[in-house]
Amino acid sequence: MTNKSNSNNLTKSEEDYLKAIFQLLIGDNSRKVGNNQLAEYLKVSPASTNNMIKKLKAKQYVFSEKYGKLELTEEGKSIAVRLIRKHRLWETFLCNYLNFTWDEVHEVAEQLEHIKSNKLIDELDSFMDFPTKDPHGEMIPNANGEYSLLPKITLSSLDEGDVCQLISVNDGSVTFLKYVSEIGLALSSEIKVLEIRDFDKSIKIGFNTSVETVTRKFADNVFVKIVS
Amino acid sequence: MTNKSNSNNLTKSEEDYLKAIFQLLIGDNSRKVGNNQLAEYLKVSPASTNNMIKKLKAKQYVFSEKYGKLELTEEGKSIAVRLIRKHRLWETFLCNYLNFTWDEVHEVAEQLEHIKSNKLIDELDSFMDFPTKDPHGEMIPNANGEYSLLPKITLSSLDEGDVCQLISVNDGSVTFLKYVSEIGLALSSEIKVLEIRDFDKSIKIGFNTSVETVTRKFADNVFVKIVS
DNA sequence: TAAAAAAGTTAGTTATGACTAACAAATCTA
DNA sequence: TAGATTTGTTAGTCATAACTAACTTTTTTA
Repeated sequence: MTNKSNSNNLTKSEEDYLKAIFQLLIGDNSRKVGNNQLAEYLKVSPASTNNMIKKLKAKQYVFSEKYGKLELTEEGKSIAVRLIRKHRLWETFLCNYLNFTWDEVHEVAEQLEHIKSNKLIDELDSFMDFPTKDPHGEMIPNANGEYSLLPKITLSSLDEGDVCQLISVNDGSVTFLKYVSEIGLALSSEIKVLEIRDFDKSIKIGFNTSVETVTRKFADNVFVKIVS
Repeated sequence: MTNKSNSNNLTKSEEDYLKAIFQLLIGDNSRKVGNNQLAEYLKVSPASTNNMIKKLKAKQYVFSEKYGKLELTEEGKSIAVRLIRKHRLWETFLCNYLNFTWDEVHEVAEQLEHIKSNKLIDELDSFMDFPTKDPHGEMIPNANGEYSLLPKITLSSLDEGDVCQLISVNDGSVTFLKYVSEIGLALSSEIKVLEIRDFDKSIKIGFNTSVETVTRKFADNVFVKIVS
């Protein structure tokens, strides 16, 4: 392995940008990931992202043509994956050992993922016996940065009558996560699509002993595996 | 309790300065704690500390007269104590659960102490069953910021023939901590002062089955309780 | 007690990473 | 395809927190 000794001399901001670009790239492989999209995702101005992109290009973590789509170099990807690994391991620790609920972990993990210590994260991984999924059902990359991406099927893409199992949820919004818990959905829940209403695309679903109607927006943030 | 809702809108730097002032104040109650001393402790220029002191005065965490000694307000002290609590709880976690040695924990804890989440630190405290001493033997303030300071007696202040027990060590230097472990000293070790050499003030000590000669500087960083 | 040394302060500079305003290029759409 | 809209870029500003250099006040000591 010609693995560069992970310099890791990045600022918190540089790390945040690399992770954001990575998330946007895996989230939407088809469309171009551009400067304004990144700015909106990070809730900063396009001028700020443009500036940072320049810096990350100079450091060879990012490349793109002028006015073109953003891409990560191997080193850039590697840094992003390590951040995601740290984020998800911390989330797992908070949920499984420190009584956090799945809607509480994100904000704290955003801070913890920037702690610089390889030993810390690898020992934490070992302490928890090498978990492979975080509390939201997302995969956790291993110490070598390897990970497997299941294709993401949203609940909203199913047809009436389909039966599926809840695999993971988008962890971006606290109120969404609270809502998911409140109605009684959890990882592995078996969900049947009872009806899709043409009028507003809302979806009536059945699970356990409950029946709920959820919006299209809700269903876009729930990822499932089709059972039948 | 008219406890101000702990705003906690401090930057990492502001927190570092408050903690440093607190450490200098409890470390040396007698002498004045001044601007240059703080600068040296934090390894920044006196101009930098002077600047930051101004900001902390404006925020009412610090007070001092021009050219006078630095002091902390109650709120300033409270912030410093909470930082020390976080630092020491993390150190304890790293040592007791993640296989860190006592010379490895400081650097990582310096980062972890700035994570902002009351729930995180209180749950961590509870998870470890409310430890009262960190791996170096230092007290850990409780969730209300209460703590007890034992008078710090250094090994170097003892006389020939005295017997003492190792209570805590200064955690500032990695090489010092490694050295302490290497010669076989640990918390609670019973140490007998066998001889103090006039020439260079070096001290011959006996503990367990070992006899070692240590320098005055070494003995200044070892804190003990006198047994006889 | 007067000169030297130490300690503290001020002014001005730098880098990071935000911002707004103005402008340029690319893409959509009528 | 031309104009409108969206997207991307540039220039210039601000706050934070570091710095050096120069200067002032206080303390030490000869």
